[in-house]
Amino acid sequence: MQLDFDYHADIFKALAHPVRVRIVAGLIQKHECHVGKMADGLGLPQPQVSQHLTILKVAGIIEGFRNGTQICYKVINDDVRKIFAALA
Amino acid sequence: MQLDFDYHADIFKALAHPVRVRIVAGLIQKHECHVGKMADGLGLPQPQVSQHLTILKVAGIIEGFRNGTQICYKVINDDVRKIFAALA
DNA sequence: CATCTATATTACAATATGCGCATATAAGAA
DNA sequence: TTCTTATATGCGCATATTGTAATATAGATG
Repeated sequence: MQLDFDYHADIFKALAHPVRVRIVAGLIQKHECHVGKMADGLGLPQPQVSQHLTILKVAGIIEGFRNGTQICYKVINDDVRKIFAALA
Repeated sequence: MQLDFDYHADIFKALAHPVRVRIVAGLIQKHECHVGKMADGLGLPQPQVSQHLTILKVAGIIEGFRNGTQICYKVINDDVRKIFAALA
């Protein structure tokens, strides 16, 4: 087991919040989603969702693509996919 | 994918530190280890290791068993085993 | 250009975390 | 009991996270 401890600790830290777990689980299931829809689904104010998305983006877990007026986020990290697959 | 978001966020939070990732990875590999040996191996003061062990114990990831004068820790959480197996 | 609309950023207070250090406890040995 | 070893706990301080609210930006549309 040759883990990069710092890298993996950062991944875990990015996932260390229930809202971010829900966001990532949702994105894995639905493949992609824009911010407003997530905020609705989570019942949270949009700026709060944006902050969580920023944390996930900085950690290299998700990426956003503009689609017209809105921005679509996807999971782009295979380690995270593996983690969630292992827990499903 | 029916995750318990709070539970899993707590697991991730407990793993969200390089030292704790190293401890858990080591315990999975060697099956068990006592505190002094971990402190030596990690090159960290014993109280600091004890504090990390407490965090992992409270999260239900490890458990300690007294073995004469020392205390042996083991990973007791299958989700965490799955996570590390997925990343290996 | 002006103006929506969707998203991002900032500032602040409250709380939590991490580290170093001193000290306390628990169990075995003399 | 006293001593020793192994582990745990408490404290102080710096830093990080969180939630809320207000504001800013970037792109689309007219």
